[in-house]
Amino acid sequence: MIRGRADKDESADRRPSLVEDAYAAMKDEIRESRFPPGYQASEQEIALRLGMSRTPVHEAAIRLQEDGLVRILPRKGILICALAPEDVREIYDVVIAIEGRAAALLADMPEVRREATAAELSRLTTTMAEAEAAGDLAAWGRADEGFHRTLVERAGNGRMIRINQTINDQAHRARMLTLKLRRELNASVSEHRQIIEAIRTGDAEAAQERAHRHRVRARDELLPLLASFGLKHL
Amino acid sequence: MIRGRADKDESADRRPSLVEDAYAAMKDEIRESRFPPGYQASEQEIALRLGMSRTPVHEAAIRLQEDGLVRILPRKGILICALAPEDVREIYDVVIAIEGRAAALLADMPEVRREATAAELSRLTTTMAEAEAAGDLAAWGRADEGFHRTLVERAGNGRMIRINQTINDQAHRARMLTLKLRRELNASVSEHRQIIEAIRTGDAEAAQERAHRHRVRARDELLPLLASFGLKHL
DNA sequence: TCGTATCACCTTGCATGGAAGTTGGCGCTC
DNA sequence: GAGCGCCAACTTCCATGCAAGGTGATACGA
Repeated sequence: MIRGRADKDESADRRPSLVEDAYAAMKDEIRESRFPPGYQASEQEIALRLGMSRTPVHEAAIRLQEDGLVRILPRKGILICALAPEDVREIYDVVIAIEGRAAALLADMPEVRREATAAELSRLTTTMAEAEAAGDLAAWGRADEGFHRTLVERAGNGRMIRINQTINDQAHRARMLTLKLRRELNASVSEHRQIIEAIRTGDAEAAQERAHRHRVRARDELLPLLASFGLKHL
Repeated sequence: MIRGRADKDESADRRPSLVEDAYAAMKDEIRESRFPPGYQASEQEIALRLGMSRTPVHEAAIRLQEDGLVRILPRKGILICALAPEDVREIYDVVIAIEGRAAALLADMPEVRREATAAELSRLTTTMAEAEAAGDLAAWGRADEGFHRTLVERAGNGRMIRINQTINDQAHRARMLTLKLRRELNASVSEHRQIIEAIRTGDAEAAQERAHRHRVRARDELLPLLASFGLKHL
């Protein structure tokens, strides 16, 4: 019942600072498109909405700008960044680079670690297959997102994890939108299984190549779709 | 009567903002180890030193923390991050991922662009060879840095460029230190030329593989060197 | 009617003060 | 001497005030 955790270090007790609150709240509003792309808000207005003064909002905005989610227009306000198809292409290239390397790193790990990772990735991929069979798009999306996040996290490179998080935050809105547009999900499951197999057998080259190709295919499938819908920004 | 430095008359030049000034100044101090790793400073102290109030220093610190150069310890101060060998390994993996993908992107460009890029990279590599022959380590380092920066910048992916800059800022101190430790520079020139050749002929796979391998070799050469010097943090 | 200059307002940039958290030292107790 | 608690000093956090830059409306001149 009582958490049997000895509080060793700093991670346990975190008092939420207002800046942290503002950062999380604004990020969430952006992710859920409550602040739509292109919307321009004043710090005062956001501060009012969050029930705090301008200072923590301003500092949170700095962090969000660093994350590429907003732009601070000097003496004008906070602009929620929109994503052009070109941005989506850039994001995919970063993901291709990061996930490819992560897959290679995973395949180079000792066998016990590889097995554990492969098992976890397998579980997520199975969930995807089940969701696909059940026609549950949302569940499929969650599992797919989990697969790709796990792929990077298990590689154990903190900087890669951070980059991956940042880039995925940027892509989240696009992901939500495009999830509904795609009709062929089945390739993903089999491609995931091929990646897992390469990791399990410790074939770094194949793991990188397959992770790489998986994302290239997804990108090449997605970008024309965006173009055909004439989506200039999202 | 005389108020320190001119605060309005001097501004024939556009004054960006105090936050920008503080950010640049602090970043520079960190790069040049004027603020040594592990050093803990108070915002007040830095503000005094830069002749401004605490606010812009605080906001600059937020950005530097986002860049991974400092950590803000709540109610304690600003801690200059040190790099452990593990961090260097992480940084190399990110660079391997990014530069590998950049090389592949370059090789997939139309011929005119490939030629222009190859020419520019060739020029830098030639400078390296000359510096090496002349025993000019500093010039060699600058040209090598230019080669790798150009490799990423010509790929034209803004997000990759940003990631590359951030990661290179983190690695700058390590780079300065290790430049003097290495004695075999010659492999770099020939490896660079192989990368360039792959880009020129449009062989994306080879370009990625060679960029990849070039950095892996450099890493495997460097890490034992750091370990043998017992460098725990730098 | 159209172009321009002016002005009132809205925005952030930055300084500063009070509040609250953290730390290290000093004296007290045992 | 060793351990403990308290306090003073130092730190950031956050609110707020003032000033300056930018913008759009409006009035005026051609």
